[in-house]
Amino acid sequence: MTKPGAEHAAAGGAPESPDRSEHKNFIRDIIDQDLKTGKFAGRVHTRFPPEPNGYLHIGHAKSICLNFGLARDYKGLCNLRFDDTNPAREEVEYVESIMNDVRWLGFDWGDRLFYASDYFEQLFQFALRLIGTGKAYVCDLDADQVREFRGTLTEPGKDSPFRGRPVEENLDLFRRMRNGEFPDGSRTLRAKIDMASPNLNMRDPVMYRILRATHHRTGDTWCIYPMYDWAHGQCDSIETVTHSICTLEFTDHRPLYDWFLDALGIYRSQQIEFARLNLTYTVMSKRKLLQLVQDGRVTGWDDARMPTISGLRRRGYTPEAIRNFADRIGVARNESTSDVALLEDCLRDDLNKRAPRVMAVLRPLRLVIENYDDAGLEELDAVNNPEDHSKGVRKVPFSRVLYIERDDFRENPPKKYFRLSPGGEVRLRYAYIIKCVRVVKDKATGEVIEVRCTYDPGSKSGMQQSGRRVKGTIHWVSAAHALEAEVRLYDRLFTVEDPGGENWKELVSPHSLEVLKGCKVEPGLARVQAQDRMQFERLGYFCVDDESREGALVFNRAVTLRDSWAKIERQ
RNA sequence: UGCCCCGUCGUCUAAUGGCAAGACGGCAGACUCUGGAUCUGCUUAUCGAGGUUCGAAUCCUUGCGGGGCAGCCA
Repeated sequence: MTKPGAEHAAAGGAPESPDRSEHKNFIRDIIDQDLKTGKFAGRVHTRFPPEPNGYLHIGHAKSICLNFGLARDYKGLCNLRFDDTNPAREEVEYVESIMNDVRWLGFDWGDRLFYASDYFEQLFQFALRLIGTGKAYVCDLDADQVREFRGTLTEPGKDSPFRGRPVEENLDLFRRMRNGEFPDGSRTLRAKIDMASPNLNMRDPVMYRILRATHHRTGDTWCIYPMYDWAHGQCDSIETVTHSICTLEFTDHRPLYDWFLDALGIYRSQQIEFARLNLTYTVMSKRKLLQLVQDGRVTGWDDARMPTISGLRRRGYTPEAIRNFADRIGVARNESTSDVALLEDCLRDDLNKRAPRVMAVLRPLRLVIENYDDAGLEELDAVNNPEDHSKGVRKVPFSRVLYIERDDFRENPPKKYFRLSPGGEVRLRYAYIIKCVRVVKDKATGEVIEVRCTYDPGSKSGMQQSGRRVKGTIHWVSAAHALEAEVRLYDRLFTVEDPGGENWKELVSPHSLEVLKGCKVEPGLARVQAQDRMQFERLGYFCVDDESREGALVFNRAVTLRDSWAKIERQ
């Protein structure tokens, strides 16, 4: 291996330009139609509008791929806009992680980075306009009273006693709200719509609340903050977004957004709702993810078991795999739960083509080849990637004492077991056929601690040995040359497909992480870098963890290989 | 029991009034110096009832089922 590390970075480099989507969906149909009718003069302009109050997860990735993908495929634009209207929950840490994740996924917002807070003054002026036309009023009801007056799902609400306030008084009060003359929560600005509307969003929704909190961008400039429902449509309008794509729960809010836009008489984007992503064996709500972090059930937002972008990245997922997944699950208005097996398949599909192969023994069992020269040493050729021969071959050292996988030896082999057992033969990958002649056991426990074998010198890989074939091939590492490593085996975070419900925390899988120490890996791995991905032959795809150091290697298992033996054995 | 949204293989998505298709999963086999990859085959679906139509997964009515909405959250 000429340049260790460099070669293994093959599957971890800078994101390639995202491919065009092959699939159509109802949103593309709408856009095609709009293009045909000239609704937006041929423009396609989308936006991804996260609130910086948590880390992005795979569900956001679906939205990112959708919005940026549309812009890419229709030669349009996609903005990144932070919906930062609630300073009580938002932090710059989240802003930074979000930008990092979007970039890592392979998307570029160019010079179109925006914040709802960029428009606070404009929004204030818009509000003044609505007050001026009698379409908004200052309300002195407190939060509890507002709730009482709102009515219920089946009963209409009642008008606020402040609903009839004269325009001049509203203007004055609203300016004084901004000036900080009233305490938090004492007053709100409300839209004057219809307290009897069957759509609760239309029952005089709050536009502004008084809230003294330091905003991550505007500091203490403001003590009133716009509600999302008031801000969002106008932000889209200001940015001349054509197709404002959001999740299903905002369907009922669309009439409100349209009401604001009409009342203001400004440009109107077309809102289109789609079903958010759900995934089996995990949770997706930010609230629950935050709890997992706070309860210490995971090590952080970027724990490799988390469905966050940063977690998936740490786990070893590639941007390409995630983008492909987003493409393959499609987009619809159907509430659905995608199978995590599809996500895993996307990763295997990507890494199979790109990840270098390497030999690593996770649970070492000592194997001695009795008829191999004590001082013997060979450098054997091993293929770096059978799917891509341009990646060449490397040398791996072979000697008398090796480690093999404990799983690859059975003293009493079950039927259809193709690996090593007493008296049986097996091929050592890229080396010789060996035969097990006896085992050495721990006298106290009876556990097999060493396997003694003989090898067939004429069976070396590459030689044309007449008709010599054995059923199994196993991987190995030369004991004297092996590097020690820690390997973290990850499994699904939850034990059940749908960990919804009240007791979801008890469903966290105790097997979601297994840490293995004293693993043996081939010497070429000495100088791998964090994020390098590779296949450990016959085991799975692994990724160098951020905590890995030269001399203290740490690998994460991203996903296992398909294992048809495991299926047989389960039966 | 108000308003809104949604019901197609086990799962996800197509079929845009004209042969219900693909992917994942599952099962079986071929091949294999990774029980990997690859290849082949099989498996299984239009929620029900009416209506419109030569023809309905698609349009209409209705029933049933699932989901969302009563934050000064987004």
